[in-house]
Amino acid sequence: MKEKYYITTAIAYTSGKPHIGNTYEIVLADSIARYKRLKGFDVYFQTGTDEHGEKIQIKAKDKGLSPKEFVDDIANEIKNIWDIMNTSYDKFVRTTDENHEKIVQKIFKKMYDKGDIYLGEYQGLYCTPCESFWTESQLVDGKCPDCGREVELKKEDAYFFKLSKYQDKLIEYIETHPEFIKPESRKNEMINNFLKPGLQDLCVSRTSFDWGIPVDFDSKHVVYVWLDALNNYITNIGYNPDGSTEEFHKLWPADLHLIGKDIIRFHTIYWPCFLMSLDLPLPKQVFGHPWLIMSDGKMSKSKGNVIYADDLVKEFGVDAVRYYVLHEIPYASDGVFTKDLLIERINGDLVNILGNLVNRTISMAQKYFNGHLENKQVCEELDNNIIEIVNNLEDKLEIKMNDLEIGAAIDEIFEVFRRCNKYIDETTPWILAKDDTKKDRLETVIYNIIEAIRASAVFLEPFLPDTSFNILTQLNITDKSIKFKDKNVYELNDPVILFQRIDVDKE
RNA sequence: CGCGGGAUGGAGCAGUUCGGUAGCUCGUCGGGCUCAUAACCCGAAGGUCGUAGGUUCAAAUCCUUCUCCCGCAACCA
Repeated sequence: MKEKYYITTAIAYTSGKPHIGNTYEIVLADSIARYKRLKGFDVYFQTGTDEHGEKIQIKAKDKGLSPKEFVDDIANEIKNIWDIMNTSYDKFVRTTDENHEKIVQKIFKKMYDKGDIYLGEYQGLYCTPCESFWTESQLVDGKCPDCGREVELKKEDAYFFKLSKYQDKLIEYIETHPEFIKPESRKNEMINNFLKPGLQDLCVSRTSFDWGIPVDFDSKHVVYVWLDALNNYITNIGYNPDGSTEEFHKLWPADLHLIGKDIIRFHTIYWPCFLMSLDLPLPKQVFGHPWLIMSDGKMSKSKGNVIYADDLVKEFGVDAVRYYVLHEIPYASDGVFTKDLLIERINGDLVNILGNLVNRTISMAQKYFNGHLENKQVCEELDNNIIEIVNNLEDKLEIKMNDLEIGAAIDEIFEVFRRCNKYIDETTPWILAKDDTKKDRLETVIYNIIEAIRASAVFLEPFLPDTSFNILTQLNITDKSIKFKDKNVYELNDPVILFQRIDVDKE
C-alpha cells in the first residue's frame, strides 16, 4: 500500500485578490505535492479560503454586499488564480462550508466541556470610534494608532482557551521534534518570544461583530477566526468529536503545513495546543516560507507595487512564473521580484539552457535519422558521465526536496541540461554526421542526449508540469521512468519551441 | 543590554556544523563551434569574505567590540 502524504497550504484570507506573493505559497505546495506523487506517495493536497472575521464584515459593508456575497466573489477569484497556476490541489475548502461550521461548533463545545475553554472577561485598551482593541505595544504615544484619539480600558465577556495548560507539553514536543518548525530561526523566535516568557490564555470568542461561526450555546459570541480557520485542516478530512471518518484516521496527522512566515505563531503555538486539547497528534512539520518582495519592499496597495499572478501568466506563461517563484525565492530569506530578473531567468535558463537544448537535439535527430532513434551501443568513455549524472539525479533531488530546498532541487535538474549541452560540444555530432562509418556512433550520441532529456523531463513535472508534458510529447514517448534506459525506441515528433525568447528592447 | 537571522568579486547566492589553497549562476572581456531560439562550449579579469581586536602554524569559518539591514515581540488576520 502506498504511504500517505497530507500537505496543506494556509487557507487564504478572503479580504482581497491574492498577489503574486500570496500565490507563491500554493505553487510551492503544489511542487511538493507533485513531487511526492512522483515518488509514489498517496498524496492529499488541501487548500482553500478563510472567510470569517471583522475585517471581512467591514469590507463587505463598504462594497454594499453581504459578507457571504463578498467572500463568494473573492473565493472564486482565489480558486481561479490557483487554477491558472496549474496547481493540483485535491480539495479547496472554505470556512463557510456548512460541515466545517458545524464541526467547529462541536470542537468549541468539546473544549468547553473539557474545561479548556472558560468564560472570562476580556480587558483591553479600546478606541470607541474605531471599535478596536489595541495592545499596549500597538499604541502610538499612548493613543490609537489608527485615528490618534485616546483609548480607554474596556471589559467584555469572552471565552478563553487555556494555552497555559499545554505550554510545557508543547515546549517538550518542539524540543524533541527538531523537524517540527522550519526554518530553525522561526523556532527560536517562538520559543524565546512566547514559550519561554509563558503563554497567556487566548481569547477565542468575539462579541463586537457577528460574521463568524456562532458559539452554539452562547449566541452573542462568535468563534475567534483562528480557532475557526486552523481547524479546517481536520474538519475537511472527516474529523468529528463524536467519531471521525476512516479518511481522517488515514490522513491525520498532516505531514506538512506550508504557511507564510507571518502566521508561524498561530500554527506552532495555538494550533498544537488546540490539537492537544482534542487529544489529537500534532502535524509533523510546519514550514514558514519567506516572502516574495519588490525591490522597494513588501508589496502593498498603498505603495502601488502590487503584481498579480494572472497578469504575469498572461504575459510570460504559467511555467515561466512558476519557475521564477520556485527557483528565485531562497529557503529562509525573502526573494526579490522584478520583471527584469524574471526575463533574465526566462531567457537564461528556460530559453537558452533548456529550450534550446531540446530544440537542437530533436532537430539533429530529425535531420540525421528522420526522427527514428535507437541505441546502437557504440559507446565511448565520456558517455558514462552523462548517464551517471542522470542516474544520480533522483538521490540528489530527494535530499534537496526533503529539506524543502526547492530552488536547489531545480538547479540539480538544470545541471543535467547543462551537462547535455556540454556533451554535444564534446561529441560534435555534426562532424560525425559527415562520416558514414560513424553513423552508429552518431545515433548513440543523439540517443544518449534524448534519453537524458526524457528522464530529466520526468523530474521537471513537479515544477514545470506543462513543460514536462511538452517535452515528453515532442519525444513522443510514454516511458516515465526516472532512470536512464538503454533500450528505448524513439519516433520523435517535430521540434516545437518550448519558450519564446523575451526581447528586452520591447519591454 | 528583549529575542532571532543576516552582511562573501558588478548583481544574486553557496561555503561557517568538525578552522587548512574562496565556489556557483548571471554580467563583463577574449577564444572556439555552427546541430540549435544571436543559442551552445572553453578561457580570463574581478573578492584583504561588514568593522576593530583576539586565539592559532593556519580564520569567511572559533571568541570579543562596534556598524548597518531584516524578522519576531501575543489576542488584526
